[in-house]
Amino acid sequence: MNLRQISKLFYQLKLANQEMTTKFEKETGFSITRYELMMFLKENGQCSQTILQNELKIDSAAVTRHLKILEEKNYVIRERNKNNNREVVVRITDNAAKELEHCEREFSHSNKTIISPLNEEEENTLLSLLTKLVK
Amino acid sequence: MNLRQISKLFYQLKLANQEMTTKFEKETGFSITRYELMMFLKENGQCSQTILQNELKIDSAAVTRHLKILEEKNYVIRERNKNNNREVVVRITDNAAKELEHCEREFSHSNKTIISPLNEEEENTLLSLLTKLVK
DNA sequence: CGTCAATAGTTGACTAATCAAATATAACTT
DNA sequence: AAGTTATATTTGATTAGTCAACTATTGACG
Repeated sequence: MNLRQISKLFYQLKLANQEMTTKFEKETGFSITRYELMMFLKENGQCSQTILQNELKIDSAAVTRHLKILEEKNYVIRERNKNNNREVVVRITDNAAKELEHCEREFSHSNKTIISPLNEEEENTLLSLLTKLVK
Repeated sequence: MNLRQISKLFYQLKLANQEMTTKFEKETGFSITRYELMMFLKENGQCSQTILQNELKIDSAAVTRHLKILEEKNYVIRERNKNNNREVVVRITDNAAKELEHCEREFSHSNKTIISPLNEEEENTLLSLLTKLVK
């Protein structure tokens, strides 16, 4: 592929990302990043911000800001680690866990073609190509 | 796919987009959006901002701001349309056209696996899946 | 045991997008 | 010809990310 074709591919990637991100937030009420963050806490229990940063592959500043918002909405609780006061230990609230479960149930009954027009096989192909791309 | 799987897919899309966008700018010196914008002008000649907005599928406010920056760098020229003073007619400068061509030549000699580890077939599959996704 | 380096998180400045409101011009309607 | 509506662009506020500079705490070592 020449540069022009690469730029079209990457631009399409940008458009797809924008659209899917918006759709996801409209559908669930959570931004994709905050959804991933909370699901990680729900599935793996409490952890430090550094672990979240590595897991989500975003800047530590972004983590701080997301957590500030989630804390204000009572979706997470943050406490300094007694054994290492530099560290903040983050955990999800029951309230948030319930809301996430509600979201998943809702979605399982909804028409899935609204959020993605791809079939499962295509979605899997897409995921593996995207994964290879960032590797 | 359940919501959790969808969120992982979309999050991977976000990560891929961030990484490719950054790589593209490092490689070429142009942001992907401004590159697309200038290439459109180069390939299609002058046009109004509304046309650019539809072509790039971004907000008109974003178009205005990109053009302001490109104008300051002497990459585009903007003039009000004499026959319809609401409209701004935008065209690319010779200088910009030359720089874009230089970029393309550079890229054609470079190691393409740096910017994308996918082979051509995978790139084409990816493009068609992304296109279907935003359709 | 005191300094110096490393780690963890926060804050500020910047970018690129969105939406909504404002402005300017043109076109339509009576 | 005046008033209203539609079109084109701009500006301001907000969001989510980056990087760089700062603060606080811990650990290491001479």
